[in-house]
Amino acid sequence: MPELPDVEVYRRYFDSTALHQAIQHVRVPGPELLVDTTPQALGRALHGAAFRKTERHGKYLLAHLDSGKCLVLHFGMSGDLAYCQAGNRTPQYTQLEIDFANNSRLAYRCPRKLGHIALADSPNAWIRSHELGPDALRISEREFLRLSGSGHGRAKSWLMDQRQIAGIGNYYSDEILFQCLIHPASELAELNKSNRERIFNVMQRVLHKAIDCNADPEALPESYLLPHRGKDGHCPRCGGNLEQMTIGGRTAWYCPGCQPG
DNA sequence: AGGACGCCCTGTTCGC
DNA sequence: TGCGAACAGGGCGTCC
Repeated sequence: MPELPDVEVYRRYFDSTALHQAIQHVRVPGPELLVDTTPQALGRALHGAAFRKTERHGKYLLAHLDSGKCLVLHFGMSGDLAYCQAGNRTPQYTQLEIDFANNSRLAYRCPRKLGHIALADSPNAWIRSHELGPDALRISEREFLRLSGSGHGRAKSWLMDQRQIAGIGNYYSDEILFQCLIHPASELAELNKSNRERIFNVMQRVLHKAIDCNADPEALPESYLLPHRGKDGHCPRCGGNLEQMTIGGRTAWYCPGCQPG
């Protein structure tokens, strides 16, 4: 589920559970998720250290160790975090388990194994090496207008391109374009400045609202698209049937009446 | 150069 | 009801 709002919720969860505790042991049941590191190297980097603070860039969670390095977590299409008190069983699909001195544990779960675990020298080093654009919640309106003004491709694809702006995925791109009344297949180059200003403002509002709702689409207001997204879904604005189409290899849902092409 | 596509993996849902 | 097929909120490499 992990788009920006989900990862922000995970980040806050990480902060409330896993900071400032001595790491006693690291287990890597899913070594195939490691990027440019090994279970041994990860163990060496984490053992005896503690997490000092976290940041999020787009869909990546970066946890600073007191050694200066960062643990990087990406959740693919299905990952999450679970903090387990001493005595509780480690949950299913755990790919990385970090044991703390008080016997509690942080489990990174990723059933579909499409996520990544890495070590980075710094957030900036990671962002650079992955060519990530600015975070969708920290980009200024001015910068957004500049980037989108020279972008190409279809509006949905552009919003989902992590090299342009980082954090928007398939679900929230649908929501943003729905609230902007812009068809997901619109060519970005054909959107004028006021369209793009609208996208910026709606993007901020939607992402903040989603975080407030714990990144649970069903908890979003009735007037949002996401609670209705899917087969047999109806537009909360006009009541018409929602339609789907494939854009950039992903399923876009939209209202043909409210988002004319 | 940029966009479309296949693929990675596995749990869940769909449709015959 | 039961089965295989298709699909799922991501990202990368390859191909045109």
